Amino acid sequence: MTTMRSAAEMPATERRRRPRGAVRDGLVAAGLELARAGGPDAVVLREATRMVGVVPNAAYRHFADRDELLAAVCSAAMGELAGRMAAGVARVRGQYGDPAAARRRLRSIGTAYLEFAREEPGLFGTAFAVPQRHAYDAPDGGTGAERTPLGHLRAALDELVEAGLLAPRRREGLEYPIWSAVHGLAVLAGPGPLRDLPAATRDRLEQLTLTLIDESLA
Amino acid sequence: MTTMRSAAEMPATERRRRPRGAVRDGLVAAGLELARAGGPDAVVLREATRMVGVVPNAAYRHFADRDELLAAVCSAAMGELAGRMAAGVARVRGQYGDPAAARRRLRSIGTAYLEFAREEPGLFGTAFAVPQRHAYDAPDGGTGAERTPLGHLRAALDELVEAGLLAPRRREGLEYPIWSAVHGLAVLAGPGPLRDLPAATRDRLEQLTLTLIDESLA
DNA sequence: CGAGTTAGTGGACGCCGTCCACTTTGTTAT
DNA sequence: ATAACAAAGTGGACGGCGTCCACTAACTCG
Repeated sequence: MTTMRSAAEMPATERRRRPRGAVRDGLVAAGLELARAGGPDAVVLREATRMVGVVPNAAYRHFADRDELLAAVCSAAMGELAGRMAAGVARVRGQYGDPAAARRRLRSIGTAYLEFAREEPGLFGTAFAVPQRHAYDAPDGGTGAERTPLGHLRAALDELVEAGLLAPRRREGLEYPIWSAVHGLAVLAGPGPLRDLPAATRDRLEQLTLTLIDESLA
Repeated sequence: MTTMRSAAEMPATERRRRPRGAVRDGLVAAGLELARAGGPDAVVLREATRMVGVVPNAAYRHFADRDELLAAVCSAAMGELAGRMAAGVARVRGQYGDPAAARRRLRSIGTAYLEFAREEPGLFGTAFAVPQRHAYDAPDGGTGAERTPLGHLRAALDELVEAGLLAPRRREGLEYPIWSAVHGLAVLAGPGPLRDLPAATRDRLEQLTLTLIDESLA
């Protein structure tokens, strides 16, 4: 890395103001990289400002405090997770409503979730580390079919009902236990007490969990 | 609270050494209270030493660093969880091997787990926040029937096999998906995105999850 | 062009974890 | 008993963190 001059010692010309929102976006991007590498605790305000090339206090023009920055980073991390899920489900062939395809779509959602937790543990942990105060609005209260983990899961379950594989009676509230099972495994096998299970064992566990979910539909 | 004099300004007679292991135990106890009130991040070394009435550096006679203290606190928190589970299962009447009692015991384990997460969110979060480096040995590798969450769960499942309610074929590895489902719900509804669900809704969710687990035995 | 808003700077404060050198206390061998 | 030694605790410092306050430079708009 080239010697990073602090913003303070730049000549006045370079010390000028950045374009609209550039600093804010840069801080979130920097925070996201810090989160990727070290989880939510690694999102340290001063380091983010250093990466953007600005003095620590500049951050306070865009965020009330460190937690507000962290909340923005968490939201971005959650977005990455949702994107992975969308990509995973889009990769499944088969028309909407086709029973076999519907089941594969549900499974691919779980797979994407677990994969993300495995491959991006820092981001995964950050996505769920939203600070108490600044819970970003509309966690899931919106209209529907949103770009959120729960939204994707709901869509998949609705398709299963449509396909006749899941009785409407059973459908109600089923997203939560399913989400719980997948999320719990991701957490226990990630930073949790099951953290250093052999890779093969963990893979079998993931398959077992997904299969159990599949069986719970009947 | 009485005015807490710092250890430094105590007269020489009171500044004497504490009995064997008293400081260490005190630090863990203090850390446990901090964790109870604010989760793992609230376990701050200097504050713990203040509560014990000792200078910050004294902690380094007993722990290599803050993480080692935290690890001890995490272990204690996990012990409290295990204790709750033991108490819960002990409260269930019915002889070992009796089918109805066996099912009630499994459910009581899940109930105790969720109850602990709800009533002691700080300790629950701390129990699973063991720092990477100092993973306390033998997470579950011991002989069996240990005073650990997984140990209790395994015992309950074994009893279900004994009672003929769970086919041995299905028994293998089943503890992990079950643990995942309960743990996931505890996390999502605790500090997670489902954090401010109405209490009644969350209760129904807990029951739904436990019932689904019960049904998955067949 | 001049007033007002906005973005960024400079410097300080208190708290944190941690390091090093030092003193006091308790133990153990002579 | 006493001298030597290890263990426990103290004192003071350092750098990093989040945050506050006052100030200045830059853009905007009438």
